[in-house]
Amino acid sequence: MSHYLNELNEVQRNAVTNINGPVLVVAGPGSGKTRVLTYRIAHIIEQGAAPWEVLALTFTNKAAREMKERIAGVVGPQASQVWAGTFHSIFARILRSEAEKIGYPSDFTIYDTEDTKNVISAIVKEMNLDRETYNVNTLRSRISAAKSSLITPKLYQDNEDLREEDRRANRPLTYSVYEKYTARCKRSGAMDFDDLLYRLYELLQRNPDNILEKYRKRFRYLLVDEFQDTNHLQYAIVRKLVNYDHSPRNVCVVGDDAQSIYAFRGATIQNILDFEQDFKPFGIKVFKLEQNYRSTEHIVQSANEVIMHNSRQIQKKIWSDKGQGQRVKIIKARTDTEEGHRVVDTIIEQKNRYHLSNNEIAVLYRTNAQSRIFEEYLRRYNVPYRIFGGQSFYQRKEVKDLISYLRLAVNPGDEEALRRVINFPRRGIGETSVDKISELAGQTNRRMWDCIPEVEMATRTRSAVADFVAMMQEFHRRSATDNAYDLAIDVARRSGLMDELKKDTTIEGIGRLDNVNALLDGIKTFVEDPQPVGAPPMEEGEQPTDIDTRLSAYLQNIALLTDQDEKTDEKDFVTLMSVHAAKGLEFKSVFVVGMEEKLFPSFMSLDSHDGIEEERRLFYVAITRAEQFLTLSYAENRYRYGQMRVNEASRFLEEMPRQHVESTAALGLAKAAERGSRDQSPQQASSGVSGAFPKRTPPPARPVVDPAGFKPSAPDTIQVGMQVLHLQFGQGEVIAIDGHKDSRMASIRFGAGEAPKRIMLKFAKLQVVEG
DNA sequence: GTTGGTATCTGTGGA
DNA sequence: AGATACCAAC
Repeated sequence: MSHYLNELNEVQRNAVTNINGPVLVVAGPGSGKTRVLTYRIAHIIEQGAAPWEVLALTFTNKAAREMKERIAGVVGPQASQVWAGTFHSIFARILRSEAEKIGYPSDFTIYDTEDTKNVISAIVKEMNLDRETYNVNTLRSRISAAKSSLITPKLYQDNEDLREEDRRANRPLTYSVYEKYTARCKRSGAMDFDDLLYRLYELLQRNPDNILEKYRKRFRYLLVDEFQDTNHLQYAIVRKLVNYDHSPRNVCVVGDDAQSIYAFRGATIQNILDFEQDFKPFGIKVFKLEQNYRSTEHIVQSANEVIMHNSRQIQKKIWSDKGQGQRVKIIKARTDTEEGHRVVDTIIEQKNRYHLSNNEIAVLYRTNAQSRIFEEYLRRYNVPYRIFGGQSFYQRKEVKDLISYLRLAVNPGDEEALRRVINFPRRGIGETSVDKISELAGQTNRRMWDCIPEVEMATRTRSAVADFVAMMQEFHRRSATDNAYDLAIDVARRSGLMDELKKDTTIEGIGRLDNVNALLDGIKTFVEDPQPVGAPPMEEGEQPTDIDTRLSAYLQNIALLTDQDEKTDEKDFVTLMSVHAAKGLEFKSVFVVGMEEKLFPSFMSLDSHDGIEEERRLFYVAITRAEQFLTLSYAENRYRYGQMRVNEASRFLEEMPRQHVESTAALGLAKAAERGSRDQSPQQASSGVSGAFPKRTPPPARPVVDPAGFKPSAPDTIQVGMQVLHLQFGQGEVIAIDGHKDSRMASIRFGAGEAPKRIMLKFAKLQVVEG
């Protein structure tokens, strides 16, 4: 395993071998950051540390998994003993074992965003507040921001600045919502995503039984990935763990201020600057990884120039020695559908000309809603694709309904689960009864579950409630002993969920039933193939987490999963995802679409300078995903809010340096279009009467080839004059063939009026049409 | 309590 | 445009 140091450049090697004392690594895109992190961990272990003394914190499960795999590649199976995971999952694991010390059950529930919003909505309703001024999303982000700044409800109430802000926004009772929200989560035995951080901090701060020392000793080496995305609270926890008297301060944070794209949820690059200051007295070493191993020069230099438009940043010069490569291509389309069409055309063209596989291509957009049109055309042209993001499997209603039953079985205090399932499927327990229970719970600050027997209700309802309670009690009892699958199956059947789903025989209904069955299959897999849950053992020799196949273990396992964590079946597909989701990934060819003002940059960002700069960093992230081909596209007219709107080209297009752009025509025209669009009143445009703005053009009328019946003919059988089928282009006539052997090219005309396409026979899949 | 229809709102990112 | 919230009628 000692050869790994040879795979590093000098700066990388220094970042890997300086394992003692504080280290800051500023890592540009494609600079081998993950390699540095994993080799550093390997090196720490090689130098004699035990794997379980290393704690590596990431932002996504995927990053953590990848890191573990790569560590395993260097140090072997002991890699699984390293504590590597997301902030949320590692902290959740610690909180599970220490929960009682801060007044939580160890089987606490984790509330997702939906649960959180429901709780807040219920509070707003109960307080008789106007739900427009007391907007759920605003309240949620305000509460989240408060927690991330370590502001308790009490501190919030006493904080004049915050209170003044709320008064000015006509929301003077925000502090009270926050207080009630916190109390409700607490009595439900539930933590939201912020609590997983906040409560851990609280635990370390209160330090019952001197657990702080325990964890400080345990984690002799701490590494943090994507440090630019940490918020104040996360850094506070990091400091708690490593910054104390006589600490070795073996802490390494890796980040790139230029790729900070989560300020909207409290991340601050101030943490990077603070880190440097805080650890300066302890001999901090700073390493800058500036060589980009991913992209060609046109791309890297474009990125450099674009980010220069931002004011604050750590000085660095990213460079590449991969050659100039291709210039950046810009596609200007008249409408969103045309954009979709032309992007997909370009994808197919690139596949043919450069022999790219689908895997090597990604379409990135600012908002998930933009994916539709690209889906349409990709499907039309038989290009396999996969969409990431959007609604996660675990958030689908039917899946969450069953999970809610399971959650309630494990933790009867879980109010959100209770509210969700008490009358679904319908069993005659209506809103009135639920409100009564909720009211009593609020007045006495007890769990709703415990209040149920004391609430008066009609006899009919009473018996329905009694049946429900009896059923759930049995499930609860069994949750302590049964394995997750046996119990889940019974819950699904006896709750009536399955029957309810089977009633719906529409296509969607069958889909929902399939989803629930898929969830049950997932639980079965969990039981049959028990993975050591979460983090590795705490002590040497401890068994890898007591193999626990009960429901509570399963729920812990899935609470922090997202769709991106689903294993893909390694198929060859074009990737469609948001720019945010693309962070950390790379593709040979990248399309950044919807490059329009108010879309990218998002309209939400336009009123603040910081907002624009974050969008620009997001754009920086987008273009630095590309290895060889980068294409930017925009549409002059786009359907938004159900109406055709005129859009200006994004300012970021203007910021693209001309010498790195393939043709400035699209840029020049962008300005003309801009002027033109001002002359054109939006009303005129959206009315569609003028005829200048075509209705949604239907997908192209090219013949679609059924992939199932498609059998490509051998390249050498193709001759001039033949009719051939192409999976994407449909049927066409071979009008010429030139070149020899492997470089034989065919000119094929696919549509009557169209220019012939030149296709390399060796790569293209063509089927000769018989007859 | 339930159902179905209408009105209204919303509309970034994600652990 | 689509999802959700709300309301009136059964």
